[in-house]
Amino acid sequence: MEINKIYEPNKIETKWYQEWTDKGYFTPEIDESKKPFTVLIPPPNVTGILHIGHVLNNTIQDVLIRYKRMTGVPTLWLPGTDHAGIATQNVVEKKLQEEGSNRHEIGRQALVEKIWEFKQEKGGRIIEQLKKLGCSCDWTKERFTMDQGLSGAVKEVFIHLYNKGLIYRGKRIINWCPRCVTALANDEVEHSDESGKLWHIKYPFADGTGHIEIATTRPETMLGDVAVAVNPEDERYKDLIGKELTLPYTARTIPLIADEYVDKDFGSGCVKITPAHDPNDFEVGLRHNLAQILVIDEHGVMNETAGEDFLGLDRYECRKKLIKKLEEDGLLIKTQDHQHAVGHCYRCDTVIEPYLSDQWFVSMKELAEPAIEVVRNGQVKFQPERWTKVYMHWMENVRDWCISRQIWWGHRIPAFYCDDCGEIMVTKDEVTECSKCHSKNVRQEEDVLDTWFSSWLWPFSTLGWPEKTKELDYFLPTNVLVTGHEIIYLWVARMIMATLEFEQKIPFDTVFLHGIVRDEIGRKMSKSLGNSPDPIHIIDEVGADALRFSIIFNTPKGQDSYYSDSLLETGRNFANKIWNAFRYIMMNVEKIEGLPNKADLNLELADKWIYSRLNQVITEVTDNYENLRQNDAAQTLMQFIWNDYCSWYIELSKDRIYDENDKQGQLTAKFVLLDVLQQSMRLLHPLMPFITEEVWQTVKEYFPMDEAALIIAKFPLADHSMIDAQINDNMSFVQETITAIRNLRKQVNLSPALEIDVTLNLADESQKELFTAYQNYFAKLAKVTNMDININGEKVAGAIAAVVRNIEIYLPLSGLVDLDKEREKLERQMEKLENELSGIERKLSNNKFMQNAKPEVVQKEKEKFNEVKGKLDTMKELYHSLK
RNA sequence: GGGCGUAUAGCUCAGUUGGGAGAGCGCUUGCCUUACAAGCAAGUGGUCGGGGGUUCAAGUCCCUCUGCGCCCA
Repeated sequence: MEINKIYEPNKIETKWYQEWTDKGYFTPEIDESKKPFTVLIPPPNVTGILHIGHVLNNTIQDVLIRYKRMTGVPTLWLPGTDHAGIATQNVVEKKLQEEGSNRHEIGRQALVEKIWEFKQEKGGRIIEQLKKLGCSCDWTKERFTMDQGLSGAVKEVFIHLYNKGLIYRGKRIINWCPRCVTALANDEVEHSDESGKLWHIKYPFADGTGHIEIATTRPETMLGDVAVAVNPEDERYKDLIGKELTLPYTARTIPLIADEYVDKDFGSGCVKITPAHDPNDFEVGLRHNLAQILVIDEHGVMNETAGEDFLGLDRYECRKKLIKKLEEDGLLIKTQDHQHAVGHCYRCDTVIEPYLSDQWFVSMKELAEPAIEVVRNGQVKFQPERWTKVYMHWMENVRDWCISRQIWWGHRIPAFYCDDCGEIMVTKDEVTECSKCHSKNVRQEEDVLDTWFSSWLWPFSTLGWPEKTKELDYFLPTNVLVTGHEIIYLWVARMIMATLEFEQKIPFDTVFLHGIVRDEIGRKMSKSLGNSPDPIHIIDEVGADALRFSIIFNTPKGQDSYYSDSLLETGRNFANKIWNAFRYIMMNVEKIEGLPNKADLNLELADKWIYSRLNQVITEVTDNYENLRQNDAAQTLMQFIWNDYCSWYIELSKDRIYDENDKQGQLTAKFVLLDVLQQSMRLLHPLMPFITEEVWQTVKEYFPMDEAALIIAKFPLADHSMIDAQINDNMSFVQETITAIRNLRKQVNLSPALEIDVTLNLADESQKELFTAYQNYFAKLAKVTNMDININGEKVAGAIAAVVRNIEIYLPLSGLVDLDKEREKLERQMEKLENELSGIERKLSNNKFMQNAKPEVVQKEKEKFNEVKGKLDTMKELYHSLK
């Protein structure tokens, strides 16, 4: 067998992904006798490209899916993409702009066609990238939020909720992005604290009797002021309420009104009221029946109402100009620095503008109630658990959801207006005639729906709803939703509401929220910072397995992950280690004819130990995979394969593998090497699917197994009868002793190749049996030619010594020993032991400890006392013998 | 302003009913030992953020202070 000396991930990865796809391993069979396991992919933007955050999100899902598939349940990972309304339209509009055109010039239909073209062209890219990462999604079921089925579901849902009175249209203050020229939902706005200014401005009374002082962070909105409000309890202004003020730079006068909303202690205690440009002012305006005057248009530019002086100015230009004018006119009293939260568009980071407009809303309270209940009663669980509170808090204070967007790419709202009688018709089909007045003068709503309005249906729309499909029946509720905590509100909560409303089922039983991937100094990955690596480039360099392993290994459950290129070395080096162990085994195993039956094996200490450890690891890793502690699984497996299997077991197997005189020993070593390797590959497969498949398939040629491929092979079940504490203890005794001898060698800088003799002073007969039987382990791993084994023997003069448990180890080196150094070392070790011992003594002489502590704890302390005391006594003797 | 979270080795983090402080990386030293220098071997490194309390016993439970992060208004 020719195994490549260098591990080349790319060839292997392409080959196996093709094989898995060809064999249809990603597609589950519906088997009514088995409960399936299903994961819904958080649909990425159809025209997006893979970033490192996707890598984390999808690797976690794939690990989970591959693990479950190997446990034998029908496993479905349902993939798809969303149409990302604003983001996608932005990209195409930008291209139009470069061509010197714009959407209004070419019109709605042409723009939508262009976006579809763009989607056809770039749409498959992220899916191809997920495949490179190794994602085992059932691609035969791939969906898109704007495909026919899902579009139908969206209409169906809209009509249902409208008829139920849960969708309504109204004039409200909403968050408006002047750059995207559309409304945004509350949770699409990101707040950040910024240092701004608080300008104090004079508003003169119309009757010339002086002025009052208002304070504002946004002077440009003063042109739309309709009142100034004070707190009714405020003694300073009580008598002035009802008086008229002259609003500077307008022809209008505005009243001084009283409203509870005003905070007496903020600024001057007077608040300018601009109902069309501030959500709080909007509420005040409603209470006082005030006009709503828009002075800023949808692009953030001052409109005609703002007055000739300001018409056409950008909102910030206008602010500058106003401040200058106020200053010149003596109306600016003072300017203060002021920290305040400013909302930004989550797509483009433009400062959002509160904006008065007609929008469609979903009334959320009624939908939220059952969704709160299923989390409260544990039907839906969040992991880590702390997110439950975040969810509850939001749901209990849920506000209506603004679902209309003033863009063209998306699901157009199925509402029709009659321009003659004003009737609104909400219906699936095209309307050409008013149902009330029979006018032909009808038109469809221009707005489209928020992309999340299609995503919130994902758990059932992807399975064929509203049709009653067998998939819907079988796979819903799904099981684990893996996503980032930044979309708990945007997506997770809404899916729970929608699925309960339309299918009377929970969408999934577990929500696993992972952190975000940051760069090495803790910044979020972003295009503008240029700190976002290209995962595909990484995969080309080191392989998908290395990337997957590295990122999982470094991401504790639910925590943020810190990415750096050096982090990749973990996975890359581990893959290389596996490859080389594999290569070594294959090189030797092929020379050995035959494979024994398990019953005929001649197992010795190392064999029993590696099986004992393997079964401990199976238990641990199973638990880790089940509880979404994938980083712990990665760590446990790396430790086992690298340290236990490679550094100890393989090393110890070498002598036996080469020993032609002991056929049975040779065959036993061959069997165990292959068996532990193939089981390890099963355990590691979810994390590193490609290299494990490659290794496993090759092992299979020498170690027959039933399954056709590792991806569908059985995940190992722990055999607890093979976990043997005595074997583990004997082995680690031998290991500790070997390490101590290596340490002695190192102390005097013996060359690694130099053969040595050692003397062991043991405490009892059973130890002698153990060390005598496994002298060859010392020969192999510590280059010990002769081992002089005594029980309670004499101290050896002119040697350096070490103590392991209750035995003494001597490396004779007459003349070469630096006695001072040796004494110093012993002093250090003795001091440590003395500290430890006095701690134990304190406990044992404490009556309260003896009375209150559990008997087994007391017993353990006593044993520890004897052990440490014995070791310390031995050291003291050694120390004195050096004098 | 309200809420949530977090503080353990130089860095990133484990530490699951309270009972002998761990991993990976880094660092030091020696090795091209026939699978692997992307490696092997031996080491170094911590008043578990400060203070107080409960307990025979606290990294772990409670209170408080400080720092940092996130969400919401």
